[in-house]
Amino acid sequence: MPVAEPRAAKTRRRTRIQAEREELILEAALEVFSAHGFRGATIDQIAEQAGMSKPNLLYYFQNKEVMHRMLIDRLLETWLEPLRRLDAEGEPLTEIRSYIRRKLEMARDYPRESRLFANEILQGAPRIADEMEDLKKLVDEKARVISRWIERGKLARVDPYHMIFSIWATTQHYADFDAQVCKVLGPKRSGEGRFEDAARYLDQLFLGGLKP
Amino acid sequence: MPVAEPRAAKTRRRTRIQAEREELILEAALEVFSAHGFRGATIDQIAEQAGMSKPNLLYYFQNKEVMHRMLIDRLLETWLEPLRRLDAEGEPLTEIRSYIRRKLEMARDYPRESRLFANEILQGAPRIADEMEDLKKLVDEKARVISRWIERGKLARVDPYHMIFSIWATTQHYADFDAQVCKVLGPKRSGEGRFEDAARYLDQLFLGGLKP
DNA sequence: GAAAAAATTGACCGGTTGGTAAAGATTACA
DNA sequence: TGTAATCTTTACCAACCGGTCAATTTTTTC
Repeated sequence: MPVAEPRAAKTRRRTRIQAEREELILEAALEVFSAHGFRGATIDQIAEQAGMSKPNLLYYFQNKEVMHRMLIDRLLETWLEPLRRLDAEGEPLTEIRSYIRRKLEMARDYPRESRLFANEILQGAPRIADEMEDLKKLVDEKARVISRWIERGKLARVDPYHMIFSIWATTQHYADFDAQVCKVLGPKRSGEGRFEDAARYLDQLFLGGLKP
Repeated sequence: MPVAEPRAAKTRRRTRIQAEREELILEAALEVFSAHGFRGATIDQIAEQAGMSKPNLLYYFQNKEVMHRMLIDRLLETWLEPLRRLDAEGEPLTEIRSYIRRKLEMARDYPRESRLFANEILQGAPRIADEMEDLKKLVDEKARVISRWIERGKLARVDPYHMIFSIWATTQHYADFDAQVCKVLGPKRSGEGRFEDAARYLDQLFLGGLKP
């Protein structure tokens, strides 16, 4: 009888080792995928990063795509959280300011996740059509919130969609283009302080540009 | 006697066919590299896109890296032109506005070039250390120009480096994250009009955020 | 129009890559 | 403690990929 894939088993519950190893593998996969893209990453690399053999890794994940898909799904969950928290009842400029802060913190704390996502979008988002659907719904909803703020004169008359794009672009830039940012800032300024400088600048830019 | 590589020939001048074919290949290579990244692109794919056999392609370019390098070098030349044109003697807000416009036009007209570059930076810019050096010099120079504008009270007191990053991020976003932008805007708004909407929004954001 | 040079092709090669088969080692549980 | 389930490894394979070779066809040149 062939060895049963653990995740194919129906009701059999996950063992301790399964949970540990899967976590270990996903961590390694994130490291490799975010650095080389889906196509550029090899299973061997991921296995080595995880400290196990390739067949052993494939015992936990049927193939490369399953790993990648699982990472993207996880990522989007936490990635969109800051936008979900944008509160229609809050003070508009404060809400936007908090949103920018949170996004920038995520770029600082989870750059690999940001790059994983960027890699995927850059190549036309071929593997994540479904997830993009949810993303669109969320953005549509929050765009309406922003429109209402504008109607009430709490915000400059800007296009809510492009406003959201500009927040994504400016904050994720510090994760996705980190190599360029550090190179241009030079060794002296490319310590962790760059995120505080960025936060200060983005505050100025957006508060100045968006106030009614 | 082995067939001589045309570009290895010292004084022999390029034939008509050489010029045509090399152009054809670089165009195909841009298409494929920008869509799949360096590692994800295969010579076979590029050859097919260019409508020739793989050995034929390799008759013009020694290997994959040479093609890639040539594309990157060309790209950076035109890519940095808008920043070079930022004129210290001009009216600061007008200069910055023109810079944003030009960058946005480039994102619209040369999205593949933008994605090629983004792919490279995203993976840590391993193949373009030299080019990054030139980039840094140019940015340093222009950052000084911006600082002088600020000293003269022509611009809000912002960090010039982060200001440049934010312009790069917001404009290139429309090329690099095009798949996401179009998905979120939906079919109705994702025609070419999105660039005009973006230009309008970015004008508001930056003029509002940067005026003294 | 013939010889030389340039361009093109099919066949091929060694290394890599995603993934499998099957047997052995370890762990959980009765 | 025995044994069944789980986990791990070695050996392997077929497809792919970057690149070469040698022979053929096309173009240029005299």
